Amino acid sequence: MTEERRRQILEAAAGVIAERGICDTRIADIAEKIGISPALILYYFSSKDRLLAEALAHRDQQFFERVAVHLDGTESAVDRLSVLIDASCPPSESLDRDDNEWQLWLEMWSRSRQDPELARERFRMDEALRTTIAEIVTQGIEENTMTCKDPSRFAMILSSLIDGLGIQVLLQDPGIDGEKMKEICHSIAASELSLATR
Amino acid sequence: MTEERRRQILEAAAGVIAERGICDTRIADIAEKIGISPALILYYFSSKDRLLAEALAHRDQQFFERVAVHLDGTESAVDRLSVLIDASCPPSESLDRDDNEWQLWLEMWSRSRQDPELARERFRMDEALRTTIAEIVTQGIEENTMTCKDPSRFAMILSSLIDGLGIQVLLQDPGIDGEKMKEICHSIAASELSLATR
DNA sequence: AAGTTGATTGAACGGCGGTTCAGGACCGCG
DNA sequence: CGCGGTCCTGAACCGCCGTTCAATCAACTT
Repeated sequence: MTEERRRQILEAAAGVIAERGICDTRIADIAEKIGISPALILYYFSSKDRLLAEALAHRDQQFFERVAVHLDGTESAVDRLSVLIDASCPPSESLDRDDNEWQLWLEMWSRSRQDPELARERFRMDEALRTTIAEIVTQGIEENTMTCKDPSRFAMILSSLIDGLGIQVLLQDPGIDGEKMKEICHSIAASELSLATR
Repeated sequence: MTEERRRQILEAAAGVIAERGICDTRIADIAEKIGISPALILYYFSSKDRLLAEALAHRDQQFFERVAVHLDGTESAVDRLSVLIDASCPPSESLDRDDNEWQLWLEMWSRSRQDPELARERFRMDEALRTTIAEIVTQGIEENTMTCKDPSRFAMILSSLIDGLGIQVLLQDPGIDGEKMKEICHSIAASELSLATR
């Protein structure tokens, strides 16, 4: 099935990007990873650039769906926020795995200045996450479990904190790891939203 | 003078990286920017990779020296922290200027995974900034103008917040700009360190 | 069996760009 | 003036890699 092969190529491309970075990603690498000829990749994607852009977007999409699944099974605003934070922090085991989205995000950030299409995709995803956070906080205010003057401002703070800490974790800063990152995010959320500390 | 020419090349290289990104940076571009032959660049630097790594480190160094200068003229811990925050946030006018360090940091983050030398340099600079923050907080505790259980933890939070917000500002997220970024950083610092709001 | 269509490949093309090299220009010095 | 050293260049080399293309294969019609 042709759609399945496209997906397979996108996965392989995302993997190679995560391992080598966009600059050093060659079509031949992607092809080799799934045991096909480089020419076949150009049969499914019009150019290398398009493929890479689609691969990044694809991983973004997967991340967002994963978060959505976790959120669907959770009711209270406090728990939903907690789940969202945990899902956003890179677990220590995944750092060198090629399905770790964080590697791709670094690439996306540095590429999106030259590639308007990537810039749009990045903004779309970022905004989606912030909107989700803001909605959770709004829900929490209604439930009287959170206080916040400006949910969208809090969303900006939390998502940026996640980005910044995630960089340190991914780049293996000895001062922080996935667990400590979660703990920091929870504690900032607690103090900014006046949550009761468990 | 040969040292001056090296500096000139490093500046030009940093500029081109900021404009085009590392992937699209060609030796010919750097050469053209200062009106010399591409071969001359290889006369001063052993290879393209080395040059780019040195260029990134060079800009990092400049940033840190700039911060140090600002700090030198400031006495109280509260003011020093304020100065450090302001110096770290990208001013709106500088976003597209090729002397804006933020562009280079995005590149540095994505490259340092493949280049151990870059990784070391990145860590060195990051740690230096965090140490500076922690020292300021320790000073503030002694001056009785700040309270903080764990200065190095606060340093991690603030520097990560700066990184995360800086990304949004640089990539021109409509929800935030340099001024708002400063305001957020100041307010988080104030609440985490129990500063009196001015 | 012959024909049609889609998937796949090996091989070749072509350009780009880092690197090399042989030499030229300029300068100070004996 | 000639010599050596430093700075600099144009041109050529060379390998890499995205892309193209003609040909093959497999599967499914008719």
